[in-house]
Amino acid sequence: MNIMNGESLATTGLSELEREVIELFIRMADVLNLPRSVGEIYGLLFISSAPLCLDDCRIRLNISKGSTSQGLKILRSFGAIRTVYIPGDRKDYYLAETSLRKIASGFAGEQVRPHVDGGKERIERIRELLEEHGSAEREMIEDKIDLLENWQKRAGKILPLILKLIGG
Amino acid sequence: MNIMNGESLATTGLSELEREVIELFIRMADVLNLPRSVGEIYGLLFISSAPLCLDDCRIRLNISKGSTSQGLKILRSFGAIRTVYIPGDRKDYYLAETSLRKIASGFAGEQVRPHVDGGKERIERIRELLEEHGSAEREMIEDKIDLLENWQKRAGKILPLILKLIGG
DNA sequence: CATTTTGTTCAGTAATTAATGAACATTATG
DNA sequence: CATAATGTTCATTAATTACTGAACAAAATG
Repeated sequence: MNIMNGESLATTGLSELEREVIELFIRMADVLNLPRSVGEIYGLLFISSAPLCLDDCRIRLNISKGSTSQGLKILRSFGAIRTVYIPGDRKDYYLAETSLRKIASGFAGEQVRPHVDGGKERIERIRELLEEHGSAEREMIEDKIDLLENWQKRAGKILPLILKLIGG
Repeated sequence: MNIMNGESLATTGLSELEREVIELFIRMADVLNLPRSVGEIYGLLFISSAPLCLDDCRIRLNISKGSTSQGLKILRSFGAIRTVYIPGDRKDYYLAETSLRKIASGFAGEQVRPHVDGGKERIERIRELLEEHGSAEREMIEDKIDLLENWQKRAGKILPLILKLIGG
């Protein structure tokens, strides 16, 4: 186990290096609109040499069972972590996925694509509303909706390209 | 002005079409981690045929002066709106910028780049911490930090490419 | 089949984030 | 220069979001 180094109880068990790495991922989580705890868990798994189970994460990060369970679920949902089976142990163990391509495409599919698709539906709805509109402003509005649709389509096409750029 | 159509007072002044467009931008704001009111204001300006002033936005969206002022400030900060001077009027009027290239590059520069740069600094700090580390785990950790740095650098290079893809 | 281990769910609470509006600047107007 | 118009700031409040922990599966163990 870890050698204690005279730090406060709250951070016991995490080296300064670990804390720094975890904080990096907390910031990333923030940018990606994910809960802080998700960043913490991923960070811990990322820097860990061995796979960790739910209780390892919970104890070392000092967060609740519920948050840990939820966080692992989210990370699994877009493939940022992998489950490792350890023979003779009932617990699930986790390892951070380190292929940026895999993580990014999982994230795109689970957390981004739904929004893009939702936007598409909404634009269709807006087009319908446009039917019931006086012709004075109508043409001008139609141009704006065209523009919106254009953005929408570009977003849909660029997303896969970004993944290509990331992935190799 | 707008023809009233027997709706609740709270939404008076916004046609269903306007409300739908605004809601689209509220969702976008959410994805981009911007306050809802920022999405509302941009949406209103986007669909408006004429430039609007602070009070126009405030009244039509039924939000406070403070939020409106703040929202316009944020939108100006990354070039999502432009100021229009109307002769003989002391008020500032605003128009939505409709060049996706301009908005995206403004957003990247103001809201994304700082995070990427912050990450770079943190990785440097982590490298320093690595110096004071036992050699048992050290090599393994070093590999991970290399990986992190690699991600970091890729992010920095991909960002401009994305803007190229968007911009044309 | 009772008990233990492991993990999930979710109602309640805490923490965070955004919105409000009054006080304050700043500039124009008469 | 007093008053009005316009916009900003920021302490307070409201709304949202994340976290907690106890209750609840589900499955393994003895």
